[in-house]
Amino acid sequence: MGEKYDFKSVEEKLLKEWEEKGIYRFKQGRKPVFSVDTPPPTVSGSMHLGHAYSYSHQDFIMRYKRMRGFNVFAPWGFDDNGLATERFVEKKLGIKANKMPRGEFTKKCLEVSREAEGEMIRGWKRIGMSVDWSISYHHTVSPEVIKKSQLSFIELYKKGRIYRKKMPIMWCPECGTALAQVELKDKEDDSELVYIRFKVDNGSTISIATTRPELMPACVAVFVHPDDSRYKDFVGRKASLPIFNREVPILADDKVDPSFGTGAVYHCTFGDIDDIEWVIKHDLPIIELVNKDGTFNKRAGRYEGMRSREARKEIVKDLEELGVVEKKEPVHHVVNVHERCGTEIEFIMTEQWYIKYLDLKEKLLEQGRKIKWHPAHMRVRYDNWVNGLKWDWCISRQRFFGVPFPVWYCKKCGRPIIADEDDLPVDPLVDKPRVKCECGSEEFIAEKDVMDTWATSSLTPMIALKWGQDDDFFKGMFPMDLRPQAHDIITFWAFTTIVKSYLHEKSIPWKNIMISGHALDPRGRKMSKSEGNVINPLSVIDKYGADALRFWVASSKLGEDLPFQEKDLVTGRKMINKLWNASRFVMMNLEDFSHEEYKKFNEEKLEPFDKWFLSTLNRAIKKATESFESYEYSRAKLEVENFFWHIFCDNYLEFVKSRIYNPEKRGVDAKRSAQYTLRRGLLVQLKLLAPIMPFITDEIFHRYYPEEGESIHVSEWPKYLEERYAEEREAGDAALAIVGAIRRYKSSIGKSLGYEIKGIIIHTDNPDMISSVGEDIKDASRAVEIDINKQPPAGFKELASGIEGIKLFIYD
RNA sequence: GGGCCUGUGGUCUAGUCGGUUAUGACGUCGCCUUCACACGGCGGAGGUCGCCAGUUCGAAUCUGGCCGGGCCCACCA
Repeated sequence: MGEKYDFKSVEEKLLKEWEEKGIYRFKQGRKPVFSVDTPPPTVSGSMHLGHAYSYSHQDFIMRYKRMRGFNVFAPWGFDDNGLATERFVEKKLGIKANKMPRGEFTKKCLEVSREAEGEMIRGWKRIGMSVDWSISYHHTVSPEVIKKSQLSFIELYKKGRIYRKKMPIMWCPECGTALAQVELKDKEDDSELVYIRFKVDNGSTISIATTRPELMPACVAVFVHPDDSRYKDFVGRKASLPIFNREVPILADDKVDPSFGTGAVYHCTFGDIDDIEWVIKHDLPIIELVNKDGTFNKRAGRYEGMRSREARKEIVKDLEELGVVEKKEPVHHVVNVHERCGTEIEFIMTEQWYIKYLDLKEKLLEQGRKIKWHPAHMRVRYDNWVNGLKWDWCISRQRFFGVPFPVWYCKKCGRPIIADEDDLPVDPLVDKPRVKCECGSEEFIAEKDVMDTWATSSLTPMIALKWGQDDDFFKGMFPMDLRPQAHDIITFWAFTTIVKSYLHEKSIPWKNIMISGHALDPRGRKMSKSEGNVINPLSVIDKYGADALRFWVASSKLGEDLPFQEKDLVTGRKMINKLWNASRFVMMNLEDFSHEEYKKFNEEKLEPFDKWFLSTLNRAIKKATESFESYEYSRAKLEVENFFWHIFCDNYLEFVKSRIYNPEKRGVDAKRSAQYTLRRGLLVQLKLLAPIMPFITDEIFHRYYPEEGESIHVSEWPKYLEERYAEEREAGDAALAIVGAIRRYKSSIGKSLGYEIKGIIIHTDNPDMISSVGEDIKDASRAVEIDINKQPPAGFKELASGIEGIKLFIYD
């Protein structure tokens, strides 16, 4: 019987209440502050389970820190910048960015993303993010953020860290934009390895193997390995290209793998990343072949206007007709594609803006070491990435929606004109420079590229702390305390943020970084829309409650992935139920024990068994605290869960029932001792669980502990006390073991736990210790009599006590 | 190919700076309708702690090798 816990109405009620009371409000000027660089989610419709997963991890820590007395600063933002949003908007409205004026498209993007953001925020609120929504910076494409991003550009430009250069760059012909190293994805593909014979000027021939015969118009050399005896006499000679009848040098380079194909490779600008290296190393000419739309230019001769795939088919046909194709082998290989659209990338020559950082690898590694990584091994990924950097950071994108460069070019001399810092934000397509060019010209061409998403996202700690806007605020808070994020974007977001902080402030952006894993589907696979295995967190919450979802989320070790299993949500729901019922039980029995009596209670008067309980609880406090301090929320959760269920409910509550129900047996003091312990013990457990399950714990707190404050979430975290009650600990452990043995006995003879035992006799070397909990053992095992070190009369059976030095006899 | 992580009863998982019968949950089986909770309690069955070798008095835990899974990075033209 009794009132049921209705998670739906309680959770909704509390969400309102927290907001109205401003429980999570950041209080300007109050110290100490714990600042969090909250990830701005990409605007893409709705919160997914992966979001619920990693943001809950962040919230566990924020709630813990708040209870530790910190003023938590965690402004929220949205990343509505870049291609992801463009695609989302194009799909949603059925429009194409390149088929309409930029201004109009931008307007649509802003409309759609604002709307989507509202919908998304509801998701984060519903899982119980303890965020002060009034201090969010909202979106990366907003005047304030554009201003800071442009300011960053100008400052780095002035520092000589930014340059514009024409270089071969990875290019997506589909999206029509330059790409950075991080935007690539591997795609497995079936293709053909074509062996083509070239004439050599020594009268012989040389064969090369290639998967990209269509790039022959851009061929500038043939390479062999310097030690390859087959080609000793070829190096330094010239090979003649079929069809194009052009001669190219045969050169040696030890990057050639003699065992692949024929051991000879033809080199084109630009087949892949390594080709660019060879161009520079061997001082070869650059032949531009591919246009920005992916078609071939006039260098391709009769293949002009075709794209790679088509040209490949045609050229192979033509080569076969000429009889220079020796053979074709099917190959299965991996190609680089653009991660957003899956299109194979090309390399083309374009002018782009770059941030120079290749010279800073050592410094960046050093910065990485100054940050505490949780878990520590995640730093290795950062190190590997920094060590593997090959290019400076290309920050320009030929897209439509994003942060514009604050740049114009002089129409006459081509010199770039950088906007004045006081005029920011600027849109060069709309605004004009206020000064003439040095050459005297007053005509300008606007830079119409926009910045790479990460050029802005990398500024989140600086944006959140009002960099370039409120110096005192910024200086007092930078670096931030924590960056929470998932492991997949260590090389994107964590890396670029560290870069920007270093370049601007010569500082780390945050002291700690906490890396979450991913939520996986029930079979341990990645969740993705295309697989159809996506789980909607809001429907999970609907069914089980936010607390249950968070309870599941808290069961993964930091940094590790977790398969979603519905049964785990059932476990969470059971936990909620158990908490509710145990709390009701506790409170039912505290009706004659007022808050005043509780306050006055002298702990010296505690029963030994209650001392045992509080001491065991004290250890749980210690473990939970240490776990949260090291961001290991799952250890904390496990510890408290096990303690609550098995120590508190299964044992402690059962042990004290008799004292409470039948005070005439052991006296009112023993009852008061139990009541004090129940009241205190439950409150401590609720607090330890509050960061994980904020709703149920606060609801119980409101109902039963109104004297303790406005909300459990702004109450004080339980203190760990010095170890004491060593003797009681031993006694309590023994009591549990003995009662366990008797329960086992009752179970083995098919009796209920309420079955009466006539007598218990315990043999021990330490009778004082056992007798201190003798009455508790008697109560919990429903025994009529208990004796210590008495010779067991006939009819007594010996049970295994499970404890060394203790013999147990019973009679029933 | 390089790096990191990981491999524990049917499933998920704790434990991994070595030490008595390897943790808990779900499932399963038996018992218990005990006055907080049957979304409960007690108990049982179920594990060669991926495989092999080594170090050690003793290894799930340390070392080496192998096999499997995941992620990140690089990549054969």
